[in-house]
Amino acid sequence: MADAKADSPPSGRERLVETAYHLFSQRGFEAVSLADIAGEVGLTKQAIIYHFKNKNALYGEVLAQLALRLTAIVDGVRDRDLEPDAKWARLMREFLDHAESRPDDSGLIARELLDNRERARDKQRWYLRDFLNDWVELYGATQQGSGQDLATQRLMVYRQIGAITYLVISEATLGAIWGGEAVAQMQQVQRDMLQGDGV
Amino acid sequence: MADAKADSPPSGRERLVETAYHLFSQRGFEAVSLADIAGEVGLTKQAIIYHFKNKNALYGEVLAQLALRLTAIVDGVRDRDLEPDAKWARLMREFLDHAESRPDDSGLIARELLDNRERARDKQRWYLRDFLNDWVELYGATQQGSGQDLATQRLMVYRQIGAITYLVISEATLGAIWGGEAVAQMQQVQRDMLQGDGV
DNA sequence: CAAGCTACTTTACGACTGGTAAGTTGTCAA
DNA sequence: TTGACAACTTACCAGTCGTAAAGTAGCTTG
Repeated sequence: MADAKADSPPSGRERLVETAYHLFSQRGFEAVSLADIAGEVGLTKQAIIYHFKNKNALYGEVLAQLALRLTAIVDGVRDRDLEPDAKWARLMREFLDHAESRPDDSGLIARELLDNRERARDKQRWYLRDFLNDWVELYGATQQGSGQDLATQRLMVYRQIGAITYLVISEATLGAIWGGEAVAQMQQVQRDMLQGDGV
Repeated sequence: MADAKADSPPSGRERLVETAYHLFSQRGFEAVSLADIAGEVGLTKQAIIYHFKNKNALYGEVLAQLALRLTAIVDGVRDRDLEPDAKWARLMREFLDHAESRPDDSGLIARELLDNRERARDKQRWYLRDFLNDWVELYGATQQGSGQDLATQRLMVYRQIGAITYLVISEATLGAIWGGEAVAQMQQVQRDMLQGDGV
């Protein structure tokens, strides 16, 4: 979206980040080796060490790009000239679109919530805090949200995010249980629901 | 809850499963070594290989016990003599109680959804299918659910489960962002909401 | 008191891990 | 033509991984 250089063929570095992003989201940080990532790109693991200091730094790069995408969602909606209620509906809709078109983002977020290790956590929390606070602010301006206290607003917002994200990370399993078409129908119902009013 | 033998001091085997359960939930399958588990119990990793065939088998045991607990929730509610709406409210309430009192269960489920590897998946999916279908059936009997088609029912049920589970696995991160007291307030609001009507 | 069982431990193994150090290759500028 | 730099690779290392085999202490049974 906001790339400096035009779309020249991606450099080795870019391809490493891209592949790492996908593998980390699919299998988790610990389950992916440097050799896995490099091998998929067609390089050796030393190429990773050359471009990034170590495995953690590569992961940090992946998270940083994720943060940019999340921030872009809220920014793209907040600056619009819309009624509060329409703005909120728009935000949910944009988030749903993003979650469905980039399921690896949802996986990465969920894993980040689950893994309680130290790593680059403090840094990542800053963007997450802003992201969530923006959501709450937008919700608090709606007709429904304006009458509620802060804890309720936060809960409503987070339950919305949680329900959407959880459905995305469950897609494979639900597909195996109820069939892919049934899951697609659920997603369609959710889109319609969020288009209209939604909880 | 449904243990055969009385509560004699837990055997080495039981303690291994217990510790493995907690560590797998906290860090994930790949991030936990046999030495980690055995060390916490005060045994060597060979003790695990003695009691279980390998690491996967130990994990399977952990998942099997999780399945028992989840099944117990639905069974405990379904067989009650209650109105459909009260039954559904009761189910959500029981699930919420369980998710909050056993957060490691939520972590384990979320990780299981995320990890797309083979392992004992097929076996685990059978119980999950029954578990979800029971939920949908109970919801479909309510006033709100009876007028909806299957896809909508499934979505409503799964969004409910997702919102609750997602909040539990986010507790640590949200606590770091908004403070532990704020998170406790959100949980309280959610309890009140599910006590009454809920989405 | 010997046999047999359970519940382990000790020792050992090859495969693999992330990471360091040093060498190689291609491109470009002076 | 040389020098410098970027983008790698090959070689290597110490440590950890899951797994296997063999040994052992303690209890129970005949």
